[in-house]
Amino acid sequence: MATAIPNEPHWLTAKEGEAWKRFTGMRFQLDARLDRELTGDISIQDYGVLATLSEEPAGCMRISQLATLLGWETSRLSHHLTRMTKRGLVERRPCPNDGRGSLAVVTEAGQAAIEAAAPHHVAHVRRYFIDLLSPEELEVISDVSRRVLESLHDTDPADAGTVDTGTVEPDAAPCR
Amino acid sequence: MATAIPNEPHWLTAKEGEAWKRFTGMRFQLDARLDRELTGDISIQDYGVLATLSEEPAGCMRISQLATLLGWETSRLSHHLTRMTKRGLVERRPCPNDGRGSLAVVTEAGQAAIEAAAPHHVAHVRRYFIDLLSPEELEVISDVSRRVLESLHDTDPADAGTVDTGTVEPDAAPCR
DNA sequence: ACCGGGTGGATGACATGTCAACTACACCCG
DNA sequence: CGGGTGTAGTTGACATGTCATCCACCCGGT
Repeated sequence: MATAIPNEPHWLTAKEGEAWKRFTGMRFQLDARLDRELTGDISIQDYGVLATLSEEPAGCMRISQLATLLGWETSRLSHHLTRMTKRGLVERRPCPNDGRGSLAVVTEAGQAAIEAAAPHHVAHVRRYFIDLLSPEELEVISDVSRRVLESLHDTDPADAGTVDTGTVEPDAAPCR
Repeated sequence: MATAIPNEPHWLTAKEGEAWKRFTGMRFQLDARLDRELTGDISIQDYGVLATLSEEPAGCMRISQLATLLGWETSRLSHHLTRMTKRGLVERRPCPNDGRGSLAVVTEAGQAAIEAAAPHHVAHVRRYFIDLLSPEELEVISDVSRRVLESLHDTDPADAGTVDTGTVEPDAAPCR
């Protein structure tokens, strides 16, 4: 929706098409590889959750904020937290300030898991991506990503203050 | 696995970490948007299948070749074809040369669906990605993608002749 | 021709993601 | 206070992806 039917579609040039195909293929294969080679018993999704939480000084975060940072729907996060809770990686805890919501907290096991996995994972990110790029290329990627994200945000159909990738307000409320 | 434990992990610099986060976020959000805004009753995965098949002169292709081109596991493709078959978008047909396998064929409905969806989809790819990049930036992305794919291919743990990313035979087709 | 390993593809069980309700609480306003 | 509206999070049904396994068939050696 939102797009008028192009009467005379502006097709991609051969170069553009090739770039787009490669780019999408690369994204997919790269993630698959990083996931497959993750150590311990955690997936790339677990990794994202644990990494984000454990970067927080208190080791915990409001569910909705976590969802925003990860770029996930809250439903997905909720399901995922349920699964991770069953495996003892995280816990839910009622939020002191707001009776509606909860905090997601890393457990000791979760902390141990991420600390064990992180060095390998970072090494893989380097090996399969970062280290293959010149600083200039990385700069281009970073820049382009920012621009694309902004554009997506600006044109969000169900617009709202979502996915603010820039600065995330602290909101105070340390816990634990 | 396969990676020696880095005794002194080579962490990402702030710049690298930021670039990586943005990049992964962008990939995810971009796909989500393109999927959500796809017209007709087809998903982005359906689109990939239909586009690949309909670029073929005969409108059909060996299942395994299709899987390779899409970068999917054959199992995934098989499940997906089953679902698409139920919706009348494709059909399976026994392979004349090789009694083991089958061909995936686009039906008329499938052809109609992709033709209806393509202009919109391409417009979205342009609007949310291609047109935000300078030709030089696109060149960098394309180049980097090729390099990353090659590296992934070269280091494939369960190595084999898969995912030949280098020259994805032109086979004509100005791309959609 | 027959055997035996390799390949193409399908399938079932299960993990994960999406979508649409639904509950519980917060907050505003009379 | 007391109701209407919005927000946070959960849940169940269902769509999709993964993994292990299986069967039918090709092919090469004897």
